[in-house]
Formats: sequence, C-alpha cells, structure tokens
Amino acid sequence: MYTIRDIARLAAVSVATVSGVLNNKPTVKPALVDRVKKAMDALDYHPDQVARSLRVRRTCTVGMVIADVTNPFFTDVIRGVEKEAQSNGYSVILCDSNEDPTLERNYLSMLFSRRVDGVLLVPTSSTSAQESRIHKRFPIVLIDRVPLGFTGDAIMTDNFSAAYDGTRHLIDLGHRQIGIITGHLNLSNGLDRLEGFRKALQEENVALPDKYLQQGDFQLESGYRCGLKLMQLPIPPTAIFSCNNKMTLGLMRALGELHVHCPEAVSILGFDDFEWSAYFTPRLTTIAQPTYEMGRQAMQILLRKLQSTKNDGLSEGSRVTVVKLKAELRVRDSTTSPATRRDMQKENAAIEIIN
Amino acid sequence: MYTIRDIARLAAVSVATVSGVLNNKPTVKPALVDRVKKAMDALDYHPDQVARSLRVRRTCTVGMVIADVTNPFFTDVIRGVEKEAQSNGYSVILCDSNEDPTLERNYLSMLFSRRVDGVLLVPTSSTSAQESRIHKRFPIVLIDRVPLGFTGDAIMTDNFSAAYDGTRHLIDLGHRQIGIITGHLNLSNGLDRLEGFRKALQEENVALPDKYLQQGDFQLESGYRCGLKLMQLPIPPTAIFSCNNKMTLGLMRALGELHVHCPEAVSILGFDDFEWSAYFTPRLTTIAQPTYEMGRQAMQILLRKLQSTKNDGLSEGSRVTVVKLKAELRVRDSTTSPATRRDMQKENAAIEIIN
DNA sequence: TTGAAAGCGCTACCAC
DNA sequence: GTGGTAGCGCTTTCAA
Repeated sequence: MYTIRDIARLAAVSVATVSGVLNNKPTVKPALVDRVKKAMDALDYHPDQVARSLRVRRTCTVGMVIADVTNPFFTDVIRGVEKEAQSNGYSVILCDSNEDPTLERNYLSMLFSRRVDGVLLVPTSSTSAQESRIHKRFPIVLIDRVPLGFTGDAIMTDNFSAAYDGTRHLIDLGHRQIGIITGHLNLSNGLDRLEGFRKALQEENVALPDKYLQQGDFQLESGYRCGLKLMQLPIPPTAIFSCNNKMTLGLMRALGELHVHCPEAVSILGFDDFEWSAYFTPRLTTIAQPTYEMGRQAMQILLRKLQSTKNDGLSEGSRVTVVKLKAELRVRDSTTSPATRRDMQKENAAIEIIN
Repeated sequence: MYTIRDIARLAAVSVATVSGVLNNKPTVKPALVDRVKKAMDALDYHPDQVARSLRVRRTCTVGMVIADVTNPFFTDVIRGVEKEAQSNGYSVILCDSNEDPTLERNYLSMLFSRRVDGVLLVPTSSTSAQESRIHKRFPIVLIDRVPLGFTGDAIMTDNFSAAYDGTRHLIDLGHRQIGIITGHLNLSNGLDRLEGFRKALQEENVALPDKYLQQGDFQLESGYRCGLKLMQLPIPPTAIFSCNNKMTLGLMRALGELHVHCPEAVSILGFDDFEWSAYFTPRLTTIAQPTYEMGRQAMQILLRKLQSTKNDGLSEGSRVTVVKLKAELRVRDSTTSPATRRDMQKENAAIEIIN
C-alpha cells in the first residue's frame, strides 16, 4: 500500500506538491504534474480517502436507511439515489431497518460514528427522526413518508391527489360500493391515501360503511386478511383500493382462494406499480409513483443541504424543503365498470355448475 | 462534535483511559469505566470511526458491486449480505454496475480508495475481477456467477444440477420438443444452465434442434424476442425453459401477444423464483435459488478471509473457497403434460398412457 | 511555485 | 492500572 510520500519520493517532489496535483490545484507546474502522475500510475496509487476524510472533515458518503430492500418500490428509489450519488462523487451505505425502530436507531448511530455527511431515511412509524438530537448529527432527508406532525426536509409522492384520482377513476366507472385496504395511519403515506380516497367519495356522496374500511399495515399478510374480510361481507364491495403493492398481492391471493374473479366480480386498484404489474392476469390497474425520480431528487436535496452546510455547521436557519411528486394512474384490466360484472357473474355461476 | 479529549477532560482521566473503555480493555478499573461512560452519555459522544480506521488500518466496511439493484434476485441477496454484515459490525457500500464493465471498474477503484476491507462482486461479462492487480487490492468474493476459467472465491447456485432437474421435470411430463432461452454464455450461470439442460436431453435422447436454442442476454427484451421466435416456428416447442426471471417475463409477454396459452399450448419453466411467481396466471413453475442464503454465506466467506488476512496482508497462500448452493424446483401450474393439449398427437398420448 | 511541518481523532506503545 | 505521546495518510498554512 503506497502513500503520498512514496509518490513524492519517486517523483522527486514534496508531499505538498503531490497533494496539489491530487486536488487539481492550478498552481502546480505542468512539468511536475506530469512527473507526479507518472509516479502514481507506476505504483497504482490510490489516495487514501479515509485519511483525507479525517483531515477535511467530510467523507463524501451518505447513509440510506430504508424499510425493506426487497420491496421493488424501494429498490427503484435506491437506484435513483445511487445514480445521483455516484455522479457526484458520493457513496451510499445501505441499511435495511426492516421497519424496526430499534434497528433504525442503531443504524443512525452507526452512520453518525462513520461520519457520513448526511442521511436519507425512510422512517419507521416511531422514528427517531423526530428527535432533535438526531438532527444535530447530520442533515437528514426523509423519503416516501413522514411521521404525523414532522417538520423537516422530505420528498414523497403527492399521496392525497394520487389516491383521489384513483378513486375518481373507480367512481367514474360506476362503482358506488368501494372498499379500501389502508396502510399505517400514523405515517403520512398511509393517512394521505385514505384522505384522498375519502375526499373523492364525499364529493360524489358515496357512502363509506365502516366495514369497507379495512386497516392493514403495508404487509402482504394484511392485504390477504383484509381482502378476505371485504369479500366475505354480506354485500361485498364492487371495487377495492389497495394502498400498496404488497397488500395488493395479498388481496389477489384472497380473491384466488375465494374464487372471486377480477375484474368481473370486483375491480382492483393498487397503489404502486412495478415491473410485473402488466403481467398479472388481469393486468393490474395501478397508481405509479415516480420512484426513480424520488430517489434522484432526494439525493439532490441532500447534496444541496450539504453544500449550504459546508461552512456554517448544521445551519438551523436554512429553509425546509418538502417536495411532493405527482403519481400517474395506469389504467389496465383489473378495473372495469360494475354493470358488466353482474352479467359475467351469472355466466360464471353457470360455468361453475357445469364444471 | 466532541472528541476523545473532551471526554477525557470531563471524566478527569487521560485519553488513553477513554480509549481503553471504548475498546473494552479489561485493565480499566470499573470506577473509571463508569465515569467515562457517564461523560460519553452526557455529550452524546460517538467515537469517530474514520479516525479509528486510519489508525487501525481497517474500515469494517465492505463494498458490494451488483449488476442490477432492481432485480428481485439481487435484492434478496443484498438483504442476506446486509444482515450478516450488520450483525458483525460491518457496513456495506452498495454499487450498481448496471452490467457495465467500465462502471464496475470505476466502482472497484473507488472502493479501493475508500479502503474497504473487502468486496462482494457480481461480475459483468468482461469483469476486472480477472486482473491480478484487483486482487492485490482487497479480498474479493464473487456472487452468482464467475467468468469462464476464473479461479477464486465464489458462491453461486449449482446451476448445472438445477437446470438438469428442471429439464428432467419437463421430460418426465412427456415433453420431447423443448426450447430454451439462454443467458450470456461467457458467464458461468448462463453456460452451466445450458449444459444442465443439454445433459438431461441427451440422457433421454431428446433432440435439440438449433432453432430450439435461442440465446438471450438475461434482459426482458431478449426473452420477448426469443419467445416470439420459438413460438412462430413451424413446429413450436411444447415446453420452454427460460434461464432467468426477466427473460421469463418477456417470454410471457410474447405468449400473450401471440395468444398462445400456457400451459395448454406450451409449458413454461422459469429460472428464478420471486415473490410474485405464485400470483401469475398460471402460477409459474420455477427453479428457486437460495438467494438470501447466498448473500449470507457470501458475506461469511468474506469475513473469514478478512480474519485470516488480518495480519499477513493479502495472503495469496490461503485456499480458495467455492460454494455451490442447491436450488429448489417449485412445480406450479405453468408446466403440464403435452398430451392433454394435443389429443391429436398420438405418439405423445401413447407415451403419456405408458407413463 | 515549492516545501516543511502542524494537526485531524484515534490507538498502542512505553514509562511510571 | 494509568497517562504521555508518536504516528496512521492526508491537507493546509506559512515561510522560503
């Protein structure tokens, strides 16, 4: 492992000069630059970033704490973050909190010890992102969701509008009995989607019976459970709005087990699009979040904060950035008008008997 | 930002003592340990890992360079890696090479500069993992695949056996016209799967017409293209083995467009299982790789190397570890006997009856 | 324009 | 047991 002194010796200059060419200081004579670069090549020299970090008090590393690496929603976000980081000379340390507040807290401590310049965080429901102590450590940008009452930098989908638009789509198709499987309601994404849904219903005076509102937790299992409950009601809904991808999957399983056909017997609208959505039968109608873009912009916001923080320490005074990105409704085959479904139901019943 | 000196001053001890309690040196008197810990709590002190790293010449960080964060196969691997790293006090810097050898090379340089202790790498087809210079930098463990002729530490699925078993399943169902959509053949995973497929065919004297072998590149688009080609043949295969998840998706799209039904018209066997496999219609028969386990063990192998390397520098002498994990065939609904679909084909029907 | 030297926060050696 | 201190590889001031 060679050091800057080895290069200096080989190039017959001082360490300061080597450092100068490493940092593209324009004051170094071209002839020396050449000699130094040759020496570096000869020894396959790569300057030690950790020594550099210690000296300049900056690691060019950010931490990213997410809730589930396995969820395609987050992996798209990661890709956006990683791309943007990479092209700005930053590295990202990936941490998977698995929705566990304790793990989240531990990761945040670890990242602090590692002196990351900033953190991107998908907060768990009882997140430490609400403690002022955490914000004293490093700049933080929240992604996807914020705890209720949180004030700080964040980027997310405009969940209210997205849910509103999706629900309007169901209403416009003629549905009046619409069920919803919600997420956690103490996090903005869960709550805002429910509120957008409610708003659309109220505007058209569509009632929302208690039983049509099933509270899930964004996990597959809860989608399954809520799906069973909804479809086993005396009067099941003619359409269901499922508030994230995993729950939609659970819901589909429930439908399968109950032999309830979609969209003939019930229309399904899912939040979150993913690569495979178009390969389900029926092809899923979804609300697509701009995931990659969310990751990219999250990193940009953080970079901007780092820039402005550079000299003044953690500048409490800087303005808070909150970005809400528009989602896109992708209408495919899992939503249809409820009128057509009654006829189909009869057909299916007949077929069922024949079988 | 407090330093070890602040703690020393507050606890009225020397920095050496503080360092002692930080590193659980048993020689420090309990009374002092207490005082020091109190001081740390009071100041929310977290020791600076970058200073520590510089001193001990170890960062407790590993780099992970993968080909596509967006592919569920890799995200499961990541989760295994991250979990194992976390519980051993290691952090992982995530890099997405996007299957680009140049990016891979850049990431490897960057990781070297950051003085990561080791690297987990999913190599691109013309990977720098074959250059001895790279191996001089840090220990590397390859994941999922190795370039042809590579000798070094690696962990992957036993692709040959897995493909062999899967193909046997198709043959046992009565298929004699079996197509394959392969991956890159200059990487072990692509080649081994083809070879396992071939072996099973040869054992039963099943011919493999040239046209039944379509070479893809593990991307969705190639699965689509190859699928179209296969099913538009004068005599299309009665079963297709698709060598990874993305290509299977492309294949499904091709079938949809051609209005070819699965499994009635053609059986599909896909390599790679994923959470949604059971939600397709039909439910996909797949070969499931032990992804999480692969990540976990990859990290374990690397940790073991780090352990043995600790003192002796990069010990060229240490033995090479190559692990091949067993895959699991998950038979669902996309594969079925060809007899049921072609009543007119007497040969197959006869075979079916004999079976 | 170049070089000598101090010092970032920590560990580890050595003296007490 | 505890403390003083050199030094990890780099940047940056200051003097030449």
